[in-house]
Amino acid sequence: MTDESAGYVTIGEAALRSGMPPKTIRFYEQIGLIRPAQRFANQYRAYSEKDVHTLKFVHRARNLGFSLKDIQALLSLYRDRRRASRDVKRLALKHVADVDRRIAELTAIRNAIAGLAQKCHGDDRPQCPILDELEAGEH
Amino acid sequence: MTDESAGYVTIGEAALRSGMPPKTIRFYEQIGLIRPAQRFANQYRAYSEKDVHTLKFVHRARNLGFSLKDIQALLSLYRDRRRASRDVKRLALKHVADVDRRIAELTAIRNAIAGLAQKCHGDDRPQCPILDELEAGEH
DNA sequence: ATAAGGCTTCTAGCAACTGGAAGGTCAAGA
DNA sequence: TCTTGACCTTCCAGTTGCTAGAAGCCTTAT
Repeated sequence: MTDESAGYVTIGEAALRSGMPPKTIRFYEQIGLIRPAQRFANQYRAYSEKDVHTLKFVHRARNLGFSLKDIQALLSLYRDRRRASRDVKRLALKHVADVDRRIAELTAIRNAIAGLAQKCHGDDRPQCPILDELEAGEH
Repeated sequence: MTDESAGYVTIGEAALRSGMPPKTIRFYEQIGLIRPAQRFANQYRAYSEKDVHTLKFVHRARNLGFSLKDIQALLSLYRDRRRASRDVKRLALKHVADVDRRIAELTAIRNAIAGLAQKCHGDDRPQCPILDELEAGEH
């Protein structure tokens, strides 16, 4: 694996440095989220510092819950020196709104179930307000 | 569609009454979540009042965010007259814990992005703290 | 020489549906 | 009577974001 194009690393190394498993990196390449990696003489994928940087970028964006579609948009903004920060901000705020909506949904669910669970004795007997509610549905 | 076995309805009617689309009902049957429906003479699926009741049960459980696997468990508890309410409650509380975890994750994400977005001017210029953060990753 | 480890490709599977194609069935209208 | 439209049937494919496994090549160490 000693190649004259020094500074390039294999997918395993790129995985370690970016925080994503090799399988995920190949997957991202396959679906066109990231560009096809260069190759060493033996056909192994070869990642430059810059490539690893991009992988980290993707990883962080994923950690922030952005969809792959959004990440594609973020990546092209990232690469575009003439971008308008307005576009990035719009994407981010849309994501915040999405997340807020999901949190609201989950919170409603959480309270509904917790409320029911509280009313349930949780003993040997079959009587159970949770099932009663699922059966009758008072909402 | 006049059948001697009165009281039975087609999948479309069952869908209307249960709140789930026909496709979803067929899907649930296919994966074994619900029992195969009876059939009319013409091979159309036939649902009794009780069947519709079960479909509603499933629908409500889904609305409360239970996974299909959990719903399978809930259904068998529902059908079991000798169940212990303890088992139902355990399932419900586990679900609450799951939802709480997801809410916490989403809240962290939400705050992170909202914080970044606030720092972003959102104008014509390319400079953008959101991209900077994704690039540099200070976490 | 061979074993271990990493790399390659390909396929298939997870959750939980949703959409579409190709065709059967039924009631009502021209 | 014929046809139209709205149902219903089955089966297959796509969605999102991976993850697991199989079969096989490359490299290094023993």
